[in-house]
Parts: sequence; C-alpha cells; structure tokens
Amino acid sequence: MTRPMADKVATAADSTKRAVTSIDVAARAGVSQSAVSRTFSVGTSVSDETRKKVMRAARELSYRPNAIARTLSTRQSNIIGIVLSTFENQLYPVVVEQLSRALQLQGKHTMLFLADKQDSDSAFNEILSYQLDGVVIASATLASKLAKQCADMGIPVVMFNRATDGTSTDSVTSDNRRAGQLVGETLIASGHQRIAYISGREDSSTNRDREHGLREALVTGGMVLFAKANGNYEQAQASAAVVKLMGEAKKPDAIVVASDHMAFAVIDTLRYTLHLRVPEDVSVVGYDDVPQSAWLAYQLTTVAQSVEKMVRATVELLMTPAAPGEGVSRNVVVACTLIARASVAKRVRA
Amino acid sequence: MTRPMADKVATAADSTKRAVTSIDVAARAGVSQSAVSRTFSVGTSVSDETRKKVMRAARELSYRPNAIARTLSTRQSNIIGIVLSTFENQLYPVVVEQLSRALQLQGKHTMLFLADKQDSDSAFNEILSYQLDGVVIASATLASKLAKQCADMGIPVVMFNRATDGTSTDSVTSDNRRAGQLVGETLIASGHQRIAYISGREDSSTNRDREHGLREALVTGGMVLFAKANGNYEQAQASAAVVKLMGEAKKPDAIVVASDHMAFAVIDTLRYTLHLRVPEDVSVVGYDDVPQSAWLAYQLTTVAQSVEKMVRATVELLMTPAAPGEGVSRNVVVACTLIARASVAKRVRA
DNA sequence: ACTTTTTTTGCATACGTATGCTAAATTCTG
DNA sequence: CAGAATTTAGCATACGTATGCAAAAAAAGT
Repeated sequence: MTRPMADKVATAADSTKRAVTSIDVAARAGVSQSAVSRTFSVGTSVSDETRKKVMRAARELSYRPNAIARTLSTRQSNIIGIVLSTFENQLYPVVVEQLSRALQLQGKHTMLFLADKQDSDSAFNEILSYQLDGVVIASATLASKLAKQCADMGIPVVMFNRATDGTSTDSVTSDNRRAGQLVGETLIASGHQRIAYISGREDSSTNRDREHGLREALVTGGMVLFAKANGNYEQAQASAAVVKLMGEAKKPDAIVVASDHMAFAVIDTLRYTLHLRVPEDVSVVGYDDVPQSAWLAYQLTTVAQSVEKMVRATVELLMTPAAPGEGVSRNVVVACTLIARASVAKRVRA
Repeated sequence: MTRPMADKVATAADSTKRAVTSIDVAARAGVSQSAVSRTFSVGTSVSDETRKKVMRAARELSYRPNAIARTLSTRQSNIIGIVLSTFENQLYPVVVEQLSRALQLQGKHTMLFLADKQDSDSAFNEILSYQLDGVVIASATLASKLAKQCADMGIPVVMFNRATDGTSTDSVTSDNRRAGQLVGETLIASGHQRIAYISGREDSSTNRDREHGLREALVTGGMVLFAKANGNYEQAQASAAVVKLMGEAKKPDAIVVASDHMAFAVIDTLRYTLHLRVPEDVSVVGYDDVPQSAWLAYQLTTVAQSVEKMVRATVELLMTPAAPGEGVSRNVVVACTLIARASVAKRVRA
C-alpha cells in the first residue's frame, strides 16, 4: 500500500493508458458494443436515439474506431500500396501526390514502397502481409513478378504507366505510340530532316511504344530515324548520348528524348557543354510534361500525359476489381496531347 | 448434386479462398498455433526441430504472417506516417524517398498523408486510427495541432525541417541560422554590397532562421539587408518578387532566396524576363541543395541540408521515443554546408 | 386490441496472432 | 540414476471491431 495510487494515475503522457475502445463507449452510453460498432459503420441500422447517445459518449471519451481491428474483422484495410523505384524523375512525385489525394478522397490510405535492387524480395513480402486493398505498380523493377504474387493473393493490381508484358494485369498507360507519332509529325511539319532519338530503358514498354510511334510518323513522312542512342532514363547517360550524337560528322537537327527528365540533361549538355543553341541549332522534344518543362530555362516541347486522367482511371480500376477468374485484363489507354513550347524551331527546307 | 463441385473448386483467381493462417500451418506441421507464432517472432524460444517443421509447412502452404492481426495483438503496427503538404519543392521527394528507404531497413513501412487545406481534419482522424508507431511531420499546415493530437495518443512525433513552436515536440532541423550566416559571409567575401532577400513563408521557422542568420552576417560585415520581398515558397511569387526588386532604382547585386525551388524561378526570371545575366549582373544563392541545383542551367550556389543526416536523426528519434512524461523535447540540429557553384560572382569593390 | 411486419438491440462469435501460465520434455548436476 | 534446473510445447485468452442470428421493441395493418 505504499504507492499503488501513483501507478494508476493516468497522466496525459502516460503511455500505459489504454486506448478508448468501443466497449468503453458502450458502457458510458449504456448500450451494447454492437450498437457502438453499428453507429460507426455505414449502411447499418441504428435508431436515432442510440446513435445520439453513442456519439455523445464517443465525443466525451474522444473515441476513434481502431482501423486495425476493423481491418481484421472486415478484411478490408483501406490501404493501397504504391510501388515505385525512385522519385528522381519528377513525374513520380506528381503521380504519387495526385494518386494519394485521389485515394484519400475515397477514404483510402497510401502505403509507399520504394523498390530496390537488393531488398526487393524481403520487403515485398512485408508489404504483402498488410491486407492491402490494392497495389499500384509504377516501377519497372520486378513488376511482373510482384504483380503475379498479388494476383495470387487476390489483391487487385494496376500497372501504372507500363504495359503488362503478357501477364494479365490491369494497366493504365497513356497512348505512347500516338505520342511518338505526334512528335514525329510535329518535327516533320516544322521542317526537320535529321531526327534522332535518345531512348529510355529498352525493356520499358513506354519507351518502346514511343519509339515505335515516332518511327511510324517518320516513315509516313518519307524518312527514317536519323540516329539513336540509349539514355536508359538516366540523366548522365542521356548527356553522354547527346555528346555522342553531336560528335558524329552528320548531326541531327532534332533530338527526341524518351522522357523530359532526360531532356533537361540533354538541353543543358547541348547548351553548356557543346555550346549549341536550342532550338536554333538543335530542336529537342521530350515526353511527360513534368512541371519543369514549363520553366523558362527549358520551355520544352513535349507530350503531356494526363496524370489526372491516369490517376482517375487507376482509382476506378482499383475500386472495381475484375470478377475473379475473368482472366482478361483491363488496359486503359489515356489520350495524350502535344504541348508546343519553344524548344522546337521552325526550319526552312534547305 | 447438380454442380456442387464447381462451387468448391478453388481456381487461382478464386477470391473466396481463405488466406493461409498460422492455424493451417500448425495443423500441417503437427504442432500448436503458438509454435508457429513463436517461429515467426524474434526473440522467442522454439526448438530447432519444431522450427524446421514449421518452416517447411509454412513454405509448402506459402504462409505469410498477417501483419494486421499481429498489430492488433502487439499494438505495434510497424507503420510510420509521413505528413506533408506537397511534393512541389523537390526537397520533399528526396526526403520521402530517403526516409522511406531508411524505415524499410528497420522493418517499418511508410504511410503517406498529403495534408490539404480543406480535408485536413477528417483525414487526420483516419490516419490516427491506424496504430501508427510514429509520425513524421514535414508540413507546415496544422503541424502543431496534429503534433498535439499524436502526443495525446502516445504516438511519437518528429517535426522534420521545422522547429517546434513552443509545443514540446521532437524535431530535426538543419542549422538554418548558421546557413544564413554562411551565405552572408560568402557574399560579403566575394565583394557583394547590395544583398537582398526573397523570403519563404513568414510563419516558417526555417525561413525566419535563415533570414536571421543572413542579417547577422551582414551586420558583422558592416552592412544591412539591402532589400527584401516575400516569395512565400512559391515560384510565381518569387518571380514577382525578383521583378519588383530589380524594378527599383537601386538594384541589388546579390539575391538570397529562401529555397532553391524559388531560386530557380528567380534565375529564370532574371535571365529570360529581365534579360540579366546570372551571376554577372546579379548573384543568386539558394537553400537546400536539391538535385536540380547542380544542373548546368543553374549551377546554383546553395546551402546543403544533409538530408541523409536528418533522416538518420529522424529514424533515431522515432525508434527511441522519449520517456513518457519527460516533457522536454529533443531537438536535433544538423550542420549544413555551403556548396559553392557558379551562381555567385566575384565582384571587385567599386 | 390483436396480429403481422419491420426495425432495433444484444448476444455470441469470428478475424489471425501473441503471450502468460502451466505441464511436459529435456538437459544438467553430482 | 535421481533430482534440480532449464528449455520447450500447448492451452487459453486477449487484442478491438464486425456481424449473423434471435429476441425484443416498435410500427403498421386490420
């Protein structure tokens, strides 16, 4: 009896104080625990009177339903996983921000997972052990493997900005082939004759489709791709690529770059390393229309992916999972728009 | 008896198939459920033999412990919430990426929360109902309010890159006052005489400290701040601010900008709108050292925050929560470094 | 007023794992 | 080899909420 009181006093910072549960609320409101639960669940029937009593008690105790317990019971976590490899390309911050916001509006929450070369497997397993309501994959690395694992667990998966490589997974992409065509058409229309391409990762469907579309437009216009170098979606490699392209005897008069992110490095290298003018000496076109493309330093002509539409489609797919066993994947392709800025010149035919 | 079989066949995509639980594994391994649980928990005692049996059965059934159930039982979710307002400033993608990676290495996962002006309250409540192990606040909006709520619930909170406004919350910041001094000293040393400041949000401690340090260095050097305009951490406002500063009869010869993000807009506006040269006509200095600062187009002299150190400190604080009722907050201040690039000129005294 | 229908309530149990406690098995000790 | 000390296994219960079911209450119908 020396100090039992001290052990029981609950100070504000007392970490031993138990959280308020629906049972506490029920006791205070003089109803059953079920009544409390029903009050806080949508689509359940409670009389106005009990609801009021419960709400009052809940407020007084500052009760908040425990999402974890709820998940265990309903098998619905309201958590969506987003897998990506890096934020380096400014497109991804934009995507994650918009996606998170859109999901929050639907009462979902976002669990971020940064895939890495090494730890991918161990951490994948961990993320999968949270009863995710869905997963958005915006990372090339191990995408199809992870997609399969999720599918096996019955978790809806959406591949964002990458096509399904044979596996039957839902996906949202923009119309990259058309994007490539648009770029080709614009460059031809503005009088370019030697059009080169700096590619992204060769195993990326986005890159392939963009190149494919570009080549189609060139053929239609009676020409072929003038040159090509690989930038691998990395700025350093893109810089090296443009140095190589401009080091040849016959130089391109326009360079199409597989992503805006690389295009910035290309423009910088052209201007500050090779001392060439953009667009007077070389035109540059990118893809994605990330925020920086509009900056005065770049004024990059590019093809805009409508992140907004892609996000909307993604959320839609996540919320309405395909019927099980359906086997056929849903692939949403969002239209894209050419944004003409100042990085493309009008050239007079020689 | 017409089609009972069809109803029971479990196809791969059959969403009705129940998840594998520790009980299933126990049955298959011929041990109790506790044995399975102990096998998958660290720091518990199981004999090698049972462990092997369990692991084997688990592998055969591809069992994965249910993190949600585990959370309910242990009151430890292994989820850390990150609250921020926007990814616009490239510093934040970098921070979130590094923080997530660091947390993943500790077996923690990241729940992202994008604070908004409107929905802040409702969504806060939701995020708090997941038994978060900790919260990192990297958003100015409602920071102190949220911090208090978390503290009341016994959730460790760390304010990232913003000081605690009186409230006793742990925080990690860089030495912004010293950063300001460094900038002032450098500009004075390189012969600048009319040093102006474009500020961030006035209610941000980061901004205040940077300005404070800058003014101190100026006073020490026998001068005062030449002019000041508010950029509010937004590029458009920063552009307007620089236009205003350069529109005066007496123009600054150096502009210190409260963030790199704004500094890019300032440089672009100087060059492409006002047709001035950087650094020949005006030097520009930023804060943060985001990736773009190193780009050839900007070559921005800036003060680097060591995101790596800040992240490490944040994780450290999260993992070792202060003793309850301690009342005194831990405030880690990380040293910063001036990164000299080409946006500052050497001026000869007139 | 009495039956029928509808709504509301509470009871009991399930969700999947962790863990205190006790009993059993094992190892150690002399 | 007996007994003590230690390790390991299993039982039972807790974590906090949701929900099927049946009883109770209220509303509607005649």
